[in-house]
Amino acid sequence: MIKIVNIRDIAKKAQVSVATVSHVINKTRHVSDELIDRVVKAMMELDYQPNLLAGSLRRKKSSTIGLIIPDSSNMLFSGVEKNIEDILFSQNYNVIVCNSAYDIGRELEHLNTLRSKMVDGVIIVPATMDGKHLEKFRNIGIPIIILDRMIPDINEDTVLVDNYKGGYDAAKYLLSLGHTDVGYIDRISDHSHSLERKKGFAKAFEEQGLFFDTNNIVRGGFTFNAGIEAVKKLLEENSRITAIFTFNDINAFGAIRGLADLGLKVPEDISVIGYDGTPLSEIYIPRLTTVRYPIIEMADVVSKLLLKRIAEPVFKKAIKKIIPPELIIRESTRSK
Amino acid sequence: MIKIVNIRDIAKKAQVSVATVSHVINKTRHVSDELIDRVVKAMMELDYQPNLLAGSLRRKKSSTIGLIIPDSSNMLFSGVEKNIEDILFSQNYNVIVCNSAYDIGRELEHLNTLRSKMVDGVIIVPATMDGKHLEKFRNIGIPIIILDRMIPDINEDTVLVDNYKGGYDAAKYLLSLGHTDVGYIDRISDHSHSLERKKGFAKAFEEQGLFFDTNNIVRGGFTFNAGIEAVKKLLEENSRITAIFTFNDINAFGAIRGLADLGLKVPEDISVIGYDGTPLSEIYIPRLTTVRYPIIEMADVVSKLLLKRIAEPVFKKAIKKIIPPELIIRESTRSK
DNA sequence: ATGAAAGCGCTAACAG
DNA sequence: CTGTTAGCGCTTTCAT
Repeated sequence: MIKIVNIRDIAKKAQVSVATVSHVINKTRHVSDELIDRVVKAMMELDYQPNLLAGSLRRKKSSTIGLIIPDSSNMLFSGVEKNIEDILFSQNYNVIVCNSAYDIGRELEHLNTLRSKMVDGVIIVPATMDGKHLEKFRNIGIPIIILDRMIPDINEDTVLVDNYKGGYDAAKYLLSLGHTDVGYIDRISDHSHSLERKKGFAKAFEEQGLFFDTNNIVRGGFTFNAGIEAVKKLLEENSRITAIFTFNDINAFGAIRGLADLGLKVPEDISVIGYDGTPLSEIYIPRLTTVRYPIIEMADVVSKLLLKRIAEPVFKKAIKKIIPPELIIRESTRSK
Repeated sequence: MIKIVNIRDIAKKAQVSVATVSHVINKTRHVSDELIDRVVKAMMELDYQPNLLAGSLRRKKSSTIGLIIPDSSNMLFSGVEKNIEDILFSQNYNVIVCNSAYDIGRELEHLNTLRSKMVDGVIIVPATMDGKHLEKFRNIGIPIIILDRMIPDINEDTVLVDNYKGGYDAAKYLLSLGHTDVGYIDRISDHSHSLERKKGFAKAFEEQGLFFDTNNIVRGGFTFNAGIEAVKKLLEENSRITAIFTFNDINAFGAIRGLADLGLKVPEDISVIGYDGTPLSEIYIPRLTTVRYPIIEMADVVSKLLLKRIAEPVFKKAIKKIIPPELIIRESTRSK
């Protein structure tokens, strides 16, 4: 094993005390120019790199935070991750990325490890709706911010996306185009995201004195194939449909494909709106009208909130932030 | 600040020595059942979580590794990242993810921080072709594996994708379909990836006694728009082209769009082959024939190699692994 | 303006 | 089978 150069070696070489070395490294008290020079020189010569682990242990602050997401290969999450890393890096933090794989057991394991590694805070997109362990985690003294999930019966810092608005905006836009018979592809099981969207969607109809017929809702997975299936079912049941709102972009692509199979063109025959605004949505033919998930804003808000919590750890009441998504109008929709 | 429960507290509560506590935690020497019980009970009651930072400092092993990639929101990298995290997690490692943003300065900063945080190893997709600092890093005693980049004049462990084969397979397939006039969209500046691919591509022509006309190469960016532009230039210069090989999938989508603008259909009028095999390639219409980048295999090989290096740190000579990509035939190609 | 020394929480060599 | 104790490399109080 290679000898690790430490602060003591520097002190000896520079003929000063270890305290002085530490202080010049951290600029934490005044040191005469002469000593600074000697120390810096010694550090250079020995290729010294401070041991942050030792420092963290002493200081009880690791300058690393944990990010737990269900799946870092999902574009939504990887986008958030990248931006979080960017912001935090600029504040001298590193991020340990953990995949829960939508499994609460793994989530818990990761939480424990992160605690053990003394992270200064964590950002989490929880795997499930269960949040007892998150509360417990914060009680331990480590700030934790929940991202993009409404965990019921819990009072923790949360950064949410306004999915109600997402649904509302989509419906309102479709209505403005004259579409009143619209199909709705929902996820298989309810979930705050889908519930909110649906509420907003129906609200827009209401405001026009119309009624959104829930018979026009079909449930499917998040996948391309689910979109294909869904569209067929939808049109079988109601042939008057002139527009379709989907749960995500991939789903929308599937819908478009399914429609093509039926001999229907988008947007000429039927309009389609996606959700998420992943990069592909602007590449697809037709370019997809979609509700953009505010990835960058989420990363920004959640990072800053966490930083704030780390700086002022007193937790009196939970902070909630809600970020609006944005309707992006492109080529897959047109007036009736 | 909340009092952190430590091994001493457990020892006191369980009426044993700290050594015993440490040993039951780490199962590192035999302890009588009775004492184990007492210790475990004490740990539960005090909600004890070992401080891994302290352990790491002592053991000189942090059980965390660093992953430096240019951009974790790029699907290729996020895919690799996810799989690396998965494998390493199963071996009790965490991964600190760092984005270099293709900037060598940032890369260096990250390397230094990782060193300071005593990571047990790093996996890096270097930002540039410069690798002096990587060599230096390993000399310090921390294993480092270079992923998906051929760094010249350097003798370090490397996991590469066989881009030569990628180009070769694509060309061979196109030729088998009868396409001899094929356009080639290349990246703007040369780079081992593009060079290898081109070589392999030309080789397949040679093997058939043909000659790949480099006048059919057009350079563009990685983007959708670049694909559009490129295709137009390509067909202006050589109207006999019946197939196009692109640098990546997005590029291919652009090409398809550009072709559509020109009134040409894929694959009826012209065949298009992409590269990367990102999920969108199987969703696009037409479903894209592409050379799949072996994301999962890369993660697997690189993780295991790193683990091996950590286990046996003696570095005698660099290990090189080459992983073949895979041609996936779908709908965007057809015989002439 | 500088230094000595205690101690962060843990591991492991040594001693029994 | 168990305990005592010396550090890992650093920060920071206390003293000068």
